[in-house]
Amino acid sequence: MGQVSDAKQKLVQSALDLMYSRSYASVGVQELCERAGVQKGSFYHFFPSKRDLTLAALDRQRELGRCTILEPAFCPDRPPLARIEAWFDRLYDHAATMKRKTGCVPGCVVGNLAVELSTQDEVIRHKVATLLKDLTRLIEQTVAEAIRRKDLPQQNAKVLAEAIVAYMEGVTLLAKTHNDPGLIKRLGRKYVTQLMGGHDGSAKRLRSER
Amino acid sequence: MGQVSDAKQKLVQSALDLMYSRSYASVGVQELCERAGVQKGSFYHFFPSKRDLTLAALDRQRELGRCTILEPAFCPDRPPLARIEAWFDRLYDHAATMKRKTGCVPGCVVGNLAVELSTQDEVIRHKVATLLKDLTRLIEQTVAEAIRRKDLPQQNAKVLAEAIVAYMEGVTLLAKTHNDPGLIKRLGRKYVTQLMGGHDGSAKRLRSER
DNA sequence: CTATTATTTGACCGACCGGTCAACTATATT
DNA sequence: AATATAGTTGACCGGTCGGTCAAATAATAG
Repeated sequence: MGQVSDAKQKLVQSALDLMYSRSYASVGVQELCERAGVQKGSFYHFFPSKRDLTLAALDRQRELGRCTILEPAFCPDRPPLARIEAWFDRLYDHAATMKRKTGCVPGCVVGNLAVELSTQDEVIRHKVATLLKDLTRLIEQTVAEAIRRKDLPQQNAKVLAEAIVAYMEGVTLLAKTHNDPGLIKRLGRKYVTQLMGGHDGSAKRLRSER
Repeated sequence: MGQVSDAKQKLVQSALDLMYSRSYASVGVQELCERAGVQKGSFYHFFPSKRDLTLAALDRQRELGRCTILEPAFCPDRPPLARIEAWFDRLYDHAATMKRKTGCVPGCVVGNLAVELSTQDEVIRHKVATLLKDLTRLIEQTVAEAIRRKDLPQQNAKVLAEAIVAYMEGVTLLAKTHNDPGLIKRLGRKYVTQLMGGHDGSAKRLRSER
């Protein structure tokens, strides 16, 4: 009973779009409402605060990231190291697309909010940390599989996974700073392999992937 | 002639402190003035805008970073690879100190502003990009020296230097996100060596450094 | 048709935003 | 002592901030 509405989803999507292309603080509740085609009162009917909308937007981003980046790249019929390289390839494609569409490389939604809010909002910091931990677990499993297959030397998969996530966030940050998607291409594939202590992946890919 | 004043430096230092521990947008001109013990009119006597104060704060940060982190770590009587490890050690010390003093790991001043403002303020983005390029050049020289000494395999020093800077920014971002300086210790030394394609540094350090 | 519930509306709140300005004070030069 | 200059003061500007609220409206259940 009562009316039904898609205002909630529209607000979440607006928040994701606007905060991704600018920042948390630079997007006001009013602008959020305008973009969603919703009145302010409706905003506060669905969300107790701007922070809570942001948390919902982070949930939405997890879905989106899984569908558009992670699942295609980490498809199990690719060998594990190729998955990680495919992941960086997707990140490059995404950055290049955003630059073409908006003129800017927006970086990583999660990393952006982490940097802007970690020292100011413990709830958002915790959520962001959790998302990054989930990602780290995925990388860890992939790396562990590569070690089992002896594609990588024996080592601590968990710490290596953290290092890979750190590297990915750092590369993304630099690409944003220089507004240059090409940086991801230049730094992605090659050095992530080196980071893992692997040999150059290209020769290996020739026999095991192609 | 006329009065003399240290208000300018006090404003720069306040900006550095406040924006570093929170964010650009969360610090208002009013708060900046209060912390510096200065009236608003004086602010705009010295700086045409908040953005210009931020640019001055970035210049100040370059000095500070050079004195407290870079020069001690990149001291030329250390072998080149040890310099890079010493750099990460200093970054860990700094993060741990900040956490003890403020309760938060604040990340990297330059990286923070890069993430928050790159898509919004082209002038600040350009300044930040320049600072990171200067840092990359320092790393490049160090890496090139290591390659000459055959401490590292032959490779493109410039791209490797970019990868190292990216990795450092990523590690710093993760440490901030998890509010855990230990992450820098865990990920710093070991994986930066691996990133460079070097052997484990500890044995080498035993003969060439100690 | 009525009651119930979900949603929408838009005016309103005090606080703060970045920035302006004209008057005033302190110092140094002549 | 007169003048020029550098710095200081604090009130003031229009606009936006996140958030509140009471009343109106729309849809469903009985």
